[in-house]
Order: sequence, then structure tokens, then C-alpha cells
Amino acid sequence: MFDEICPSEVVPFRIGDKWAGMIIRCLEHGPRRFSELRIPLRTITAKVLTQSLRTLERDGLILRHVHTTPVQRVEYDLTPLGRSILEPLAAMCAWTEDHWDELLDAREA
Amino acid sequence: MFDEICPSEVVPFRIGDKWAGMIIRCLEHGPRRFSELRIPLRTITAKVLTQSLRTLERDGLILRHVHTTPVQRVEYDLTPLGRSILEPLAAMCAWTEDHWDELLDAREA
DNA sequence: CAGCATCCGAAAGGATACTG
DNA sequence: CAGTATCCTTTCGGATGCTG
Repeated sequence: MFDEICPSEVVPFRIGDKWAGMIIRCLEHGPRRFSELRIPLRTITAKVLTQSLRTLERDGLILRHVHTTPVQRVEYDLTPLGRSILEPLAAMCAWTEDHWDELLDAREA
Repeated sequence: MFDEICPSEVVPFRIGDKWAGMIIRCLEHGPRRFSELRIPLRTITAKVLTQSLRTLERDGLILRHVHTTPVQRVEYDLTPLGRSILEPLAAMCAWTEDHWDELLDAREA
């Protein structure tokens, strides 16, 4: 999903905007900082990451925490609502893995 | 989902393009003709419906059958692959129903 | 560090008119 | 009936430069 070689465009599911699904997965195992998120999401720009995070925050799926001690730190974390979406998201990913070959075959033909 | 009063934009999931998920649900109970699909999808234009159907066909999720007896009839039907996507799609819809109020509350705040 | 402001190109979606 | 063709508007994502 995060690999540039991986043709993610084949995945027919999307949550929110282009990056929202991947952001949610990045937060699966605990809070992450803005700059930490930029690592797995290599090609995302700061502006677009900010946009996606704001949308997710507005929708109540993540929370934004600002720490000013001593330097600026901003952490993002899943809300219970955001965490609850991991289950249907996993179902989607499982389906995609199961039918990956069929999807690629269909594209070729 | 098909009601114009219903704020479908709140639904954070999407399959393929804007209409693909709804088209798949329209085909859930058997094949449908082009013009039949335009009824529940009231606001879709012929061009965009054609585009979405071609994409779904290319991805192997639906099949297109042309009947020329005696007038032109074109029917669309789910493939086994397309039918298998109904399950994760249902999981997504169930999640959305369960958390509908939370999503709307978050938007207001 | 974690953004915001500005500008830009590409793509998606749609309106309208026409066709085998 | 089931589309095509053409044009147009909007939206999306990104590049670049600046800031508290």
C-alpha cells in the first residue's frame, strides 16, 4: 500500500480522499507526529497532508494534540470512532488481497 | 444512499469513482438495463454513467450484454468478482449506519 | 517543526447537442 | 434505446516560498 512499485490504483476502495485510508493505517498502532507521517507517505506534500488531517479531524476520526515543550510537536491519534473504522477497512484490504490477481487480469484484458 | 435529501457526502467510503458503489448496489438483485440504472441514479448524466460502467467492466466487476431483439437493449450484470465485493461493501455500509450520528455530530462541531 | 499562502496543471464531473 | 462528441466548470493534488 505504501510501496511506490505497488499499483495502488487497482484498489477499488477509498476512504475519504486519496490519502485518508493510508493515514488511518499509519495511526493504527498509536499516535504519530506530522513529520513521522510524512515518512511512509513519502510523496505527499505538507499542504495535502494538512488538508487530509483537517478533514479527518473534522469528521471526528482523529484528534490533534499540540505539545509546546520545548519545541513544537503535533501529534495525531485515532478517536474511538476512527479506531472502529479499522475493522471494515481490514475487510476491504482482505478482499483486495484475495482478488488482487483477478483485478490485475481484468485490467490487462 | 440514493435519496437526494440524504447527505451521502458524509459517507467516508468510496468504491472506484463517485457512482461505482451505487451502481453495484443497483445490480445486486439481478441485471439492469442502461435506462433502468438512470432511474435510481437520477442526477447522473448518460456520459458519466457510461464512463463508470466501462470502468467497472474493465475491472472485471460487471458484464455488458447487448440484445438486439428487436430493439436495442443493453444489460449490465455483476460478475462473480463483482458479486464478491458486496460483502465488504455491506460491512462498510453497516459501519456507516452504526456511526451515522457520530459523523454528523462531528461535522457540526 | 508544522504548518499557511499562492499559483498551477491535470483530471473529474457535468451540460448540451447529436447519432446508429 | 444507448450511447458519442464537444465544451465547460469545478475540484484535486502538487510545487514553491514564507512564517511563528
